[in-house]
Amino acid sequence: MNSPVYIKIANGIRSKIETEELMPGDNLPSEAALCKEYGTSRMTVRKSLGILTNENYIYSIPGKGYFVKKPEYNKYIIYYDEMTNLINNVDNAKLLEVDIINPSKRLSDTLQINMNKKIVAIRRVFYTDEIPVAYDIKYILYQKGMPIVEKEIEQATFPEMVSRNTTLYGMKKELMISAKVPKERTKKLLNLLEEQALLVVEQKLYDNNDKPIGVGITYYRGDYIKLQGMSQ
Amino acid sequence: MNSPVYIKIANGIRSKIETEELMPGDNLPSEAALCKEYGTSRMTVRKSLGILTNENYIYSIPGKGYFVKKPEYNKYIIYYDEMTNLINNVDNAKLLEVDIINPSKRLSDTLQINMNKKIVAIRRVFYTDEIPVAYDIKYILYQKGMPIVEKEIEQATFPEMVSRNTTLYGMKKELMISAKVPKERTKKLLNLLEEQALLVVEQKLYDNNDKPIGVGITYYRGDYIKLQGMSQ
DNA sequence: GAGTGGTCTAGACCACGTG
DNA sequence: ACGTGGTCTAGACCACTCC
Repeated sequence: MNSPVYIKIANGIRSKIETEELMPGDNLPSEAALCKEYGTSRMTVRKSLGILTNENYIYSIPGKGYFVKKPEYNKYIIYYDEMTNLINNVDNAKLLEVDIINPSKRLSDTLQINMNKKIVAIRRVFYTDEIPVAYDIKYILYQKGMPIVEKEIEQATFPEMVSRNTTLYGMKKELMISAKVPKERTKKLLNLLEEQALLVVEQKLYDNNDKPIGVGITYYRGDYIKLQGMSQ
Repeated sequence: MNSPVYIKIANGIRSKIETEELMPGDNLPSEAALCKEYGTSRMTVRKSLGILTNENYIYSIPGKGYFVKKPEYNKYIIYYDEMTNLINNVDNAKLLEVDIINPSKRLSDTLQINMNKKIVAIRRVFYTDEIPVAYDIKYILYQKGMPIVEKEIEQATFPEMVSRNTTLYGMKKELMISAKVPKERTKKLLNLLEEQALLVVEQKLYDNNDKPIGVGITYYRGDYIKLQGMSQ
């Protein structure tokens, strides 16, 4: 092991937490004590503690010390975009229509706008091996400079659609995942003959001032799409 | 603004990236240059750059410099446990049975074990306002000291079930989310009369050596449960 | 060899929490 | 008053990249 000192210190403390030698709520030795214990300087010890803080193992209270956190065992990361999925990637998209509409009451509430503002509605169908696997609708606040060029919209993900007007850095987003039985209209669009369940993914985008930019709903054939999440 | 210097530097660089004054792939000024620009020491500048690195705005290549990253606009955080959900929390759970079984071929493959190893199978039904809303199965590698006490299992989440034998810190987990039409057996268990879609959540747990500990599947009534993710 | 980031030291002053 | 963590300085040596 010729890893840096701060890695060794972090590993040492981490394994004490994992083996429950240190329990949640326990007070860690102070920075000064750790400096003595490991025979190193304060900045090095602080680097180690910073790592464990980022990894959610510990937290600090100024004036009091460092404490062991309870593990966060419910947290998952999920990488989602409309086209990329676990079982079958979408390999083609067809634009049904692009409309400029007046929002319904429900939509104007969701987007926190007046009902006389204009909304761009984009409807698409996604295909895998020429089989229609998803029906997709986006409602985006109309802004000048919006790309309403078909070619640009057809194959774009939701964040990409708004990237002309909003930076994608630090953009706030929400996902809602549910399951539904398709309505007749959706059944026809997706050529569904038998009974089928839909995986429904709703997306909501906000700009850096927390103002809603748009909402989208994608209805996936349940037998074609899985979403995947993982820890870390 | 009396925030620390390193916060000011981080904000300065961050907003240059957000306004596209600095574009993905661009080289940032060197640490030494930033020290001069902000009239501060190297450790302070490095603290700022460390923050932006953690926030995924930039990355560094030793010997070359810091560079602006492309934004990660597909990443979401989802907090999931079987009982806590967006629309209706599960307020009760009923244990159907706890079995010690021999795994099927498929299950032994998933858990990477011999078929003669023993598996604990736990079947539960979850309720909201006394309505059955989910059917839940867990398959856990049998280990000595496993809690097979009903009271302990009935209301526990999956990670909690295995916490006797494995630390919850840094435990690796996977989620798979899909939608299915219920089989007759599930329909009966959940008292489903009409056509209904199920939201299916599969969980897989690994110990700190990446060895599978167990798998679980939860079948939720689609009209009762939504999962929520956010960009954090 | 000059410039870059990565690691590390030995100090300093401050705000905060506990006696 | 003392111990705690939070911020900051002015150096140092190293490994790496590029010329």
